[in-house]
Amino acid sequence: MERYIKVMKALADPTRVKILKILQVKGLCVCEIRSLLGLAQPTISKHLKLLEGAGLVSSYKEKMWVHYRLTAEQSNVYAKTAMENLHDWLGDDPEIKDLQNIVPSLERHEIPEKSSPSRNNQSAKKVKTYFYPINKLTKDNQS
Amino acid sequence: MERYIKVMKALADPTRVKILKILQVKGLCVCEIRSLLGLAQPTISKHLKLLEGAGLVSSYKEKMWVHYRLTAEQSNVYAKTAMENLHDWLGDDPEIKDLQNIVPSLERHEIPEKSSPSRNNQSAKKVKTYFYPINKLTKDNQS
DNA sequence: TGACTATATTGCATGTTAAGCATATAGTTA
DNA sequence: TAACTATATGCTTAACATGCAATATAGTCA
Repeated sequence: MERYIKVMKALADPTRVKILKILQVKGLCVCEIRSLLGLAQPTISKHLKLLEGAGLVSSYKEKMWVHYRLTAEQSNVYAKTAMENLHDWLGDDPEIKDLQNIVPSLERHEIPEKSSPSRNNQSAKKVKTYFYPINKLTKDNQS
Repeated sequence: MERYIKVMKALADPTRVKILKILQVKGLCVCEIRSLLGLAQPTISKHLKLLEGAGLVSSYKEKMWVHYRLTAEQSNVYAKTAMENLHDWLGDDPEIKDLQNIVPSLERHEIPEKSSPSRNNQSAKKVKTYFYPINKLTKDNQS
């Protein structure tokens, strides 16, 4: 049960879903993901760690960067199945689509903002995060 | 995205998973679910409402009782797929197994405790709920 | 009608999550 | 070594989730 819950919780957050959908295009380093999502670098790091803890992504170091990618050989049945599903889902979500379209043209060395937002976040693009509170109980059965 | 998140959040709580796994055996009324899980009636009601909001369960009234059952004809693709998966999952979890084994012998009229715990909850069986905090980040890739 | 039963709603306490900033760590380069 | 870059960790805060008690609502039955 615990393993199941961990995977489902990992998959139940919009930011983490965006990260996973981005990584479907290709593996990326933290700073690239940060740049794409417009969130603070520690926020991204934390989400990635959580996704890794759930077995959904794997990381490896290359020089200065830590690359994250979807876990290739899934031994966790929940992670495996859920990721197969996610592959077919949300591809037509406007925000996901936009993000995925940017990925191929990403160049690590041309990322506009420094990775430490504490030093110059004056100009950082602040993207309002959408919340999806679970307790807004509108009946919502359509696909 | 919002619809997806709603379904995944609904599926990411142990109590709600137990309810769904119980309802796989057969549809039940609130008081039967309450009796099985040993939680307060309002707690069960809230979870059921949330599950219904996510499109995972449906309800209908029969005399004094409100019956809940798994939604039969799923038009929500996330709910449909996830519930198909859940059907194959956690069947060997000890707690789930126990609960499912009790369901067939449940008799609504022989439920031991009153449905309003405020009146006589002195003797109510207190079941410690397990928490699965998402941030316990043990690397956990096995199935 | 009044007592009773099943369920839903409200309000509150507590625990959890997600975000940010500040800072630490580690690796790179001059 | 020192300055710099990329990433991780710790702390704080606000929002959210989960549980219970109290109460409201609605249906049943004497």
